[in-house]
Amino acid sequence: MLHRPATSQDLRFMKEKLKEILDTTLDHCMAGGLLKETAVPDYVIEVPNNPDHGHFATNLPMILASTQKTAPRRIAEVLTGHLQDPGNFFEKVEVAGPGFINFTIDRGRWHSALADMVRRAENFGRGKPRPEDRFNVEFVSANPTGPLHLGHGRGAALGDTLCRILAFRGRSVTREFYVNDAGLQIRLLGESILSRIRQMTDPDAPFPENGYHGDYVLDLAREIAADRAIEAMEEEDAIDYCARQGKARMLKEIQEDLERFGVRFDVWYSEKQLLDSGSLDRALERLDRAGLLYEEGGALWIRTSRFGDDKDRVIRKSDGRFTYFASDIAYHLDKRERDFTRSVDLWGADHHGYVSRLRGAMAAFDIPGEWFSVLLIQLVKLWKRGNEVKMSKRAGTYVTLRELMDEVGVDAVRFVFMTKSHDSPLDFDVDLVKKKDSDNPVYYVQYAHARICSVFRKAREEGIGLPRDLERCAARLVLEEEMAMIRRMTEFPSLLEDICRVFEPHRLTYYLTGLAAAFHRYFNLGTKNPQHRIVVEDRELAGARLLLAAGVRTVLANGLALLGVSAPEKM
RNA sequence: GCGCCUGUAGCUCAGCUGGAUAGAGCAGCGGACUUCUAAUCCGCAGGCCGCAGGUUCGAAUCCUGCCAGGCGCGCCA
Repeated sequence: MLHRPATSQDLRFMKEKLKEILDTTLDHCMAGGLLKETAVPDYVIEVPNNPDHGHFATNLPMILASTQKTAPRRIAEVLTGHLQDPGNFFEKVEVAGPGFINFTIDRGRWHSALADMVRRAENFGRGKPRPEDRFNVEFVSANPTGPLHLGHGRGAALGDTLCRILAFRGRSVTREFYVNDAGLQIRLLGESILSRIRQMTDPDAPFPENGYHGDYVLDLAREIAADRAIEAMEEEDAIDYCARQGKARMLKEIQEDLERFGVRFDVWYSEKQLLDSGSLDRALERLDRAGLLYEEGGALWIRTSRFGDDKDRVIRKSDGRFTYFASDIAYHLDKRERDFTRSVDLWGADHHGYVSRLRGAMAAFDIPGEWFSVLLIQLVKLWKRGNEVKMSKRAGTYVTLRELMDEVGVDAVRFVFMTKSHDSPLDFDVDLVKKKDSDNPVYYVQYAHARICSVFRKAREEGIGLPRDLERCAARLVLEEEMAMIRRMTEFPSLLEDICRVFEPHRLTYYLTGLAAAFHRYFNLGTKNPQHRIVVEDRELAGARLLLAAGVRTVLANGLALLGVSAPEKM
């Protein structure tokens, strides 16, 4: 019977195994008087950049040097001379450089790692369920007063991919969109629409100051006027009606766009409902009881400066209206009460001034700082025909997400948004991304996937497929290029786990590009030397290489799925 | 003035908890398709990692100070 390991044979497994051996060896050496009895410090096991340095390297001897009062290389020699490795985990162990130990793992371990990931298929990389980790991720949250633009697209791509990865790694995830449907902006939208309706019959009808100028307002005006005789209504009723209609229609459009973009929210959280539910009142009551509110100049203030904010903030203006900050406090308190263990907000970088005040408010409720994270997304700069296009609703140089999806396609847009760290400004060159040629980075990864599918079609024609005993079959893989690819693939699960920790989903894009590059290189070996082709005459070897290709295809497909990008079988 | 972010190849950017010769794409130059998809690959060229100190066996990475750019500092939303 084939032993089926309970844990995935991935990079983490290898590192843990290595750490176990090192710790045991260290104990052994100390007990035997070969090394002084000292505390075991934190040391690093890493994958070296240079392949000459083996599969793993540790700095343990250098870390030990000061307490042992011995030269690192000497310590390294003691450790390597007494390695506790009954299972023959290693193929080669070397002392190198200033005192590193480089480990080369037995090839068979990597072979079974490959077999393991192919068996896991679409579940390779998936984490154990951890329902105790409940994430609320709030993103996009665009005002329903206009269509989604490029910047929203970046937030949507980033937030959704982060959620996909968190969920894949076992966390419970709630995707949330906060709908600002209570403020003055909605009323202003209503006034803008009403004005446009009036202008249909009276071109001189006034347009509100700071109103919404976009063409979409005209469209809304036409639609709304077609349904109902707005002109016959009282002024206030008309504004109110236009506002409600406009908001509902815009929200519907936003939802459709996001759906098409591959983003589906679990909760559409209405600010209006939040206020109607009395959440704000309850929050204020709690703050008041804690002595954190005071009145000054007719306004109500909160003492956020006690909690690291620069100054206290107004929560209710002297005209009696609450500030946005007030509902933000109530909203985040509500998230906390809904019992999420982590809250992650994605905001545009232009809102970063609000982080410290909201953090201050959260602290006032004794909410630990780690509970609440804000990812600031830097702005998207738009380039067209070599010139920067300043985005402005007024000037009409406003590229919507919908236009972009029409022109470029969802795959390319999502991929490009994921090519930069969220805190790096993104230059989005429409002409470049529109190009359906090799300049477009998304095709590089997709092409690798399609190419592998093509190889499998070819193999099937030759009557070759994956053999039953994957482990034995894998043993035929010996080329350095093949082994390097397997090692790289085992990094996939821990990469995803790192992304969950630091919220940097762009790393996945780079990883996939690197893996695709390794495969393209490998594939091209076969154009020079037929011996190195995947579908070779030696059917056993062909089977082994198909297994490798299957592994690559699995990782690419799983990775692309997490990016919300399709993995085509033909291109 | 204060705060946050950024400064790495001509351009756009990666660089994981500090590690052993700093990477990719694009642009430039030169090569590889009668055989598994050339939307690919190979080679060449290109870098005081903004500057100066500090911590460390070891710094693009951590700390401090400066310089440059972006953004934010309302009883706006």
